[in-house]
Amino acid sequence: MAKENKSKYALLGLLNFVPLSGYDIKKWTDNSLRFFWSENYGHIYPLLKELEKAELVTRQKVDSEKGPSKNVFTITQKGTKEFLAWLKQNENPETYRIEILLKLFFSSKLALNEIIVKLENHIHQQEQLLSEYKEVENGFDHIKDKRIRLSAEMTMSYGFMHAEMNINWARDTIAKIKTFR
Amino acid sequence: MAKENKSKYALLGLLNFVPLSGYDIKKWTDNSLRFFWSENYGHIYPLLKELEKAELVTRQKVDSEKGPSKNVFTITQKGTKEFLAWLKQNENPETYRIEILLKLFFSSKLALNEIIVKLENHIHQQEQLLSEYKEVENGFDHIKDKRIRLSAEMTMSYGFMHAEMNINWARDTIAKIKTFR
DNA sequence: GCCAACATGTAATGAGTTACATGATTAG
DNA sequence: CTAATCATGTAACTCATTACATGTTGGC
Repeated sequence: MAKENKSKYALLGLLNFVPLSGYDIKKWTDNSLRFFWSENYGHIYPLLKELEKAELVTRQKVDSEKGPSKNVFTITQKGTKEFLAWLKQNENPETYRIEILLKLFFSSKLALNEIIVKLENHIHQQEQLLSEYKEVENGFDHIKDKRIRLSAEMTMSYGFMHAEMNINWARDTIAKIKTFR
Repeated sequence: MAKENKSKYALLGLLNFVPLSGYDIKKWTDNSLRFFWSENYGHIYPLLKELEKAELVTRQKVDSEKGPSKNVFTITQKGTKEFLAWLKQNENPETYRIEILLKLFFSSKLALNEIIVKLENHIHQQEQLLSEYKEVENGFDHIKDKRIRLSAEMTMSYGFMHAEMNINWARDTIAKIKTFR
């Protein structure tokens, strides 16, 4: 068997908040979930079709306030049940695949200053993320429901800590390289 | 086009240190690279075949000191060239898919103490990793070459900082939940 | 003799990305 | 009228995991 489809639960989880179209789902993952999750159309639309077939969601054609009409998907009882079962399950440990670390592991073939450039680049990317995250954070102010806000804050703080950790690590590493002889 | 095969560079990078069999490569990723990279046989063997066909590596049948004979792969000039080109390239930002965060984002459907259990579990997993990492670290003591040791240390420190950050985040989050009303 | 570790591989399946193709609607 | 955004989808492709299948060698 191949690995389990987690995208499925990402979609069901979002639909469990509110009915959405494929386009809306992409918006959510690009905004609120960007700290820790991503999806693309090429995965979303076929998956919605599957979920519909499995009777985990239903489709309604709805006129949009803005732009063309859309296919809005609503989670079914069966879908909710499957989503909640996943939610309660234990997580398996993640396997990591971090390209910059793979390169650094092999970096004895690079000049020290080439490595430093890579690390500076990494710092820049993470700072960029940090400022993007701050914008998403502002959006969270509008969340009225305290429990939902708590959920958003928990994941958001991970995003910040992760980016900060990356920056600290890169700075420490640059310092270590500069004292290398 | 689909995403680029980074496993290819992981294998070439290892073979650029020393000729290895598929089995050996798995050993390496399970040990020294486990901080940030993983591979499995179902990927390694077909990939080695491809690399051979593309003339990036060559195969030699070699008698093993222990156990049956093995297919040892050696990187070619062409392979080294391609590996170094990748090494010098800029990295694209990673996209993250962190299951526990996906669950926490949807966790308003869970009881607070269920979330705490999840976080405690996460802490436990990360502490487990930390102690496994320490064993790998001991193995690094044998590395004579100072530059190679530096490379190993840089990636190792990421592993430690990453696990520690996760633990800190989970602890902070538990504290936050406990004061929630 | 048997188990653990060594060693290699395929098959089945599904995950996930990118590029392409198409068209509707609205604001300027 | 035209550009931006809204909206949906397919095709082609590669990545990646798990399960399965097979056989060797050495130590106890």
